[in-house]
Amino acid sequence: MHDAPESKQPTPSPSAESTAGTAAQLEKARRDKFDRLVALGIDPWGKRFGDVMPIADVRARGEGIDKAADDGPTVRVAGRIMLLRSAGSLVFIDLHDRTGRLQLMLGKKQVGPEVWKVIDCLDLGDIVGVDGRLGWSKTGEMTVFVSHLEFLTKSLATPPDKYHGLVDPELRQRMRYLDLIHGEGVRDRFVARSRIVEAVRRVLAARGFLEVEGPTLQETAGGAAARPFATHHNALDMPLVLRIALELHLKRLLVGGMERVFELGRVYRNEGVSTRHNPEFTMLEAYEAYGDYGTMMDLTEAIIVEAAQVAGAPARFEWMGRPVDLTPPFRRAKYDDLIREVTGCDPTDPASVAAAAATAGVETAGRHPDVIKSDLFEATVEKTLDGPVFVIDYPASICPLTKRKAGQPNVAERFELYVAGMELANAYTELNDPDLQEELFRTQLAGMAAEESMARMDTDFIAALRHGMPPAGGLGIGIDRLVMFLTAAASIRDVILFPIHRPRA
RNA sequence: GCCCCGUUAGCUCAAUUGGUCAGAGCAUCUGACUCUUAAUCAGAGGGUUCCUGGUUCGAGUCCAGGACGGGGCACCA
Repeated sequence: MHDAPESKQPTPSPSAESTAGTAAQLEKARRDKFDRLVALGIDPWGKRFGDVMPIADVRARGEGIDKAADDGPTVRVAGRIMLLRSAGSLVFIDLHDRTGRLQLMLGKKQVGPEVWKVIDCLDLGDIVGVDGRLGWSKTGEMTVFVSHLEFLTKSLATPPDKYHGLVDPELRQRMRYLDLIHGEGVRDRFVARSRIVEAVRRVLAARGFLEVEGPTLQETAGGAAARPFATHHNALDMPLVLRIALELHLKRLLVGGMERVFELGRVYRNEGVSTRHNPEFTMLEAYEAYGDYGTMMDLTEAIIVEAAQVAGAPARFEWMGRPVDLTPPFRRAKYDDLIREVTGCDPTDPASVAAAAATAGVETAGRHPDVIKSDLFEATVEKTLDGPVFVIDYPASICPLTKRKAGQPNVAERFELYVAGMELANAYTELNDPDLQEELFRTQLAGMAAEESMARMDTDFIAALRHGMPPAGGLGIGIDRLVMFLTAAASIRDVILFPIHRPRA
């Protein structure tokens, strides 16, 4: 075969519906190449292409090859065409796979006229596989000198700017697949998320915890103070809500003798969207019989240290402009002590707390003293916590699922872990007294709306407690926030692959 | 829910006090090139300036309303 037909390619006439530029016209150029591939007897959607080597492995081999050598090993790689430079009858391609980037060189003489016709049909974004000799170009770039090319998939849509990629945050989130291809560090961050989740499971499994799955459709959304999403089951004709926490069903399993359980799953809260909140997010909850909030602190440290390691986060770094030191043990500070330090009031004296709250602009009229104290804490102390720091021993009345400290009925054995002013984990010694639990479910704190309280009656849960739940420690970690923290992400939308959006206009 | 900001070609961005300002780069098309590196060089085409209305001789630009997004606040133990 010679190349004569190429010179007979008709020049598009200017009179034909305007030649190029709009999205439709850009796609037409690609569809024309698609048709040419079909005419050459090639399937533009490709097929199985076996024995592909990851580019990272190929690069490692290439490092050992002499720059002047022309007898390097034959390798096979596949991936997406990210850059394409044509110098007449010599074409350079930057090929990307999940492990890295590698340059290909294709010469007209070297590949022969059959393959050359295919190369003429390549666009940015196409997916190809090649065989070739691994070596170095004259300018010192590691290169596969292609001897055979297998066309694997045509890209019909125009990719984003090859240098800037996708910048518009709306497009980046709605078209996450493009963001993953073109965004700086985007894929790395989601790989880190997977590694972190693996690490969490590994730490728990090593300690004998069983992973279980509770119901996401529930009659009563308990275990947290949040508004649920409501739905309906048609066949049973019953209202249902999506879970807002994992807690109450995992504790039923403690009653059932599953002494160490955890669940890593999605929960749903019908509330505002922000850089730290998405309506659906991933929660870890773990429960350990015969433990307490102290054992949960050890477990929390173990999980976070392991997760930081696999995420490649150093022990000391800065997040959101604040210093963080992950060297265990993490600092422990009592709730009341922090309030005293930061506000100067006497945390044991409701009048003193109320005065400090008023100064901080916190609403006090007609509200329970512990609710005022809690709001004061959030308004003043929270933002000062660089962390990581375990804030321990909370006011009992705002902790309806928590065991009270022995001899101190007003103090709950609870901690929250703060980093850079953000709550990362929450744990307590679990309340296992069914009578007290029932009473707390019935008690509504003054100044707290029913939907804001986590004290929501669950009679089936009370019935379970009556059969005896062993003393236990329980832990909850917001996985999305943990990933944000360990990958230095400023927004929760950066660590959720497909965050919520309004429908496009 | 409230406040501030943004939206211009497929992508990334310009456009002076309202006046040939509908512009560039990438991408696309045509041509040249067997060692390029965001390849380069020469040429060509590509627009509902988010939508609706208003002010004006004249609106990408000013005003009102709306859509979507970003940030902040509220909400979220």
